[in-house]
Amino acid sequence: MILQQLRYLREIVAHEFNISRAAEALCTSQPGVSKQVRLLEEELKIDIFVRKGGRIVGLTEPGRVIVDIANAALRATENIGTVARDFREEGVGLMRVAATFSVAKYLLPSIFPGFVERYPNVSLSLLEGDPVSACSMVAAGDADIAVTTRPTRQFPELLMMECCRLQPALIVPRGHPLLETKNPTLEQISGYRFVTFNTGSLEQSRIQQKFSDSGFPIKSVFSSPMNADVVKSLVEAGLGIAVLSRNTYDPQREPGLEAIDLDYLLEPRSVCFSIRADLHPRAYVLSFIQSLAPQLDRRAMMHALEAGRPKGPDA
Amino acid sequence: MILQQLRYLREIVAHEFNISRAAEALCTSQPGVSKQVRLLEEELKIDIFVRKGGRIVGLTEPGRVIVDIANAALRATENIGTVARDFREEGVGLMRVAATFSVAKYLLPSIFPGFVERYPNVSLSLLEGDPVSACSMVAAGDADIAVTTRPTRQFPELLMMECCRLQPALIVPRGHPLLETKNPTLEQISGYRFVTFNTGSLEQSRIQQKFSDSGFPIKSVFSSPMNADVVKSLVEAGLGIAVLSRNTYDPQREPGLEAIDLDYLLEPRSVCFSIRADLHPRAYVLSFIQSLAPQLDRRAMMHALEAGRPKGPDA
DNA sequence: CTTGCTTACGAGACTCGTAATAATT
DNA sequence: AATTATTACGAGTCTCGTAAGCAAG
Repeated sequence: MILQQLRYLREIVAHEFNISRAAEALCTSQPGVSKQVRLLEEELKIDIFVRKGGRIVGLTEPGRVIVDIANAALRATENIGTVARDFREEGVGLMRVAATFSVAKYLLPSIFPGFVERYPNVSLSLLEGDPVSACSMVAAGDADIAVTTRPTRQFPELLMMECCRLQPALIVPRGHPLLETKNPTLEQISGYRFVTFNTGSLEQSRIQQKFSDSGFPIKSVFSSPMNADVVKSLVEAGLGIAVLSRNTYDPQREPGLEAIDLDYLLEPRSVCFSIRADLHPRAYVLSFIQSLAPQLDRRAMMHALEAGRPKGPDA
Repeated sequence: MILQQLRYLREIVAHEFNISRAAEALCTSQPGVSKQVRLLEEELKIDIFVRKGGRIVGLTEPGRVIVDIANAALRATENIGTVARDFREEGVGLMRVAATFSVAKYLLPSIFPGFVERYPNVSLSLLEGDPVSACSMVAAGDADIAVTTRPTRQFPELLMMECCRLQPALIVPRGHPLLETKNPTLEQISGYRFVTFNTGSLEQSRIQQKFSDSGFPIKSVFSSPMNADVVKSLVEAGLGIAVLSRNTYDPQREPGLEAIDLDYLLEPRSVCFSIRADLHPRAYVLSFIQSLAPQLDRRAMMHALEAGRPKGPDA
């Protein structure tokens, strides 16, 4: 078995079982590809492709498994090249960070300066999106790391770890009646209209659940995707109150608002980073993660990476 | 880059950086190995090995990473061969099950008959050990699957999933005073001497913790590794009482004992299976897992397998 | 008759093994 | 002096590309 054969497999599958096109994409000849595939099938003594009248029309059941593993193997070998280049050109490259608006505005600005100082030759690219789409970008290879609150969806191809927790707070207009109550209850809070924002964040979506479960469902005026700053403006305009993270409120800059800590009522919200489990992260990405989550043991993280690497997704 | 070069890397590392021995193990010549290594280093434009006066004495930092990935890639390619053979010879082979005594005695006997009926040509081998050593066997390749309570140690190279939960019960000698109390408290229970057994099981070791935490540490007479049946004998002999799983008690066969359910006091104990995350399990192992944990969604399991890391009940 | 996979065959590259060389313990 | 890695070189293999064959829509 040679790597070339596995590459051929991958390309044939990627080109809808058309060997001619796969060969073209590989800059080689049809017969060469055809022959290598046959050789591999012969070596394994099992059919990988379903042939119908001289044409390849699909994968056999073992073929599907074999292609999956072949892809994992190829990714691994390509990782070797990536790692080598990473060491050769340490500190040179591009880091594409996908983040939610809140993370981008309230968390990353304190991280980036140190990073660009340490890695002046790494280009930074910041992409915005809700947790699910940010993670999708990483999964699709359009971003190198996502920093988001927990997404509502699972991404089995990503390694996700918590980097910090944000305390929940109730954002209300200045002079709001709730400010006079110390530690207001769910019931008291639910008496006011809410500005909610549905962002694909797991904890955020659980908050409404929590109110409902306790018998005091909240009344909301908005629930379309939007970001924390818009919500604050709406709160300031008197449309309702909102549950946000404590760190999004700055009393200096937002004189029209006040915050009530809700850590006694609601769970803190996790901020997580996500990277592809099957790709070796570049050194500067690891360094970035260290800045994001200094408490994270580097060895523990590497261990998690090791565990996540051997196999790949493509289910 | 060719697979052969990666094999050479692996073997050189496995033979303490002695190319001659590696070549011998690979049934080829020293110069061939040396040359391929050089070629690879040249292609990657990075040194993998540290050379000191013409001798290889160790791995460079990138070398360590590269060897790790190379091993993953090799395992993947070898997996392809395994999978192919698995499909060719479906239902023929060997399944080595590592289990704890309790699992082997009280859980597996109800599973195996159906298995041997379905796979009459699969040889079964049952290995006994505490959770940690059973999992170690799987990690080392000496067993194909472990079925145990949760081990106290983590095994990052294993995929572990829960297959069932066992209700805890207090085993006491017939006529024991606690039998007259309905739902005895930790305090009441802790008044009696215990026969404990230290088995490398996570939940088991947490039980004592729970008593201590609540201010009623238990007094125990034994704590050396032993199995549930020995414990029951000791209980019957009047040496103390014990916390075991409900399913290990059979009123028919053990007239000298009685059981008190403790599910209102203690967490159920998880029974988990563990398999190597980096090896494709054979079809009959998957089938065995299905029998063990019928409630487990096969697709979810395959997905976890693809991801290569545990998807435990962390949510 | 076009599209697409397979077989045939020859050129060229490359791996591998033997032998010789160099360098360190 | 002995052990071990590297260099040199030649034989054999194997991949790959061109060309022809063949089957199906």
